Amino acid sequence: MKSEPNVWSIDQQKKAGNKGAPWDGVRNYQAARNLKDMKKGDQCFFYHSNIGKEIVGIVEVIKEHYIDKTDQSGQFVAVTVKYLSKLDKPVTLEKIKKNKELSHLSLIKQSRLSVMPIDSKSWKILNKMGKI
DNA sequence: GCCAACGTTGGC
DNA sequence: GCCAACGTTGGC
Repeated sequence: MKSEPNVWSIDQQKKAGNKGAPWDGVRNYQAARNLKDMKKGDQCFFYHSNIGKEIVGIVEVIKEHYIDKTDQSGQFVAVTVKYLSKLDKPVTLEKIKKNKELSHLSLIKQSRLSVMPIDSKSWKILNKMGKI
């Protein structure tokens, strides 16, 4: 899940604590579909776009999709996520691009997509890359 | 700040 | 239903 840190950062997410915070504002159908696919308990990487351009932490879905209250049309959905952890070391887009095993990720192929799926193998690789 | 890559809108 | 024009995102 991608967010510009000057709008919503991992630190703000951390401050929201166990109650979590809505991941809203998504206005793209493909991203919305991905939100709908998320299940309670799913873990997601938190990526800082524009500033940093790196995966900074992990959040967990605590409430499955519902109508996004910030969307007047009522067409788009949000989920609620809570902070789980920060990576020891953020994994930069640059490093992700250098790893051939990660070249299939939507993060690279569709840079504009803000919510995207990830396979468990890539999940493990990226976790390893984020450890000191 | 620029621009590539998309996604959306609206005239036809 | 097509496609030109326009708007947005996000890397560079």
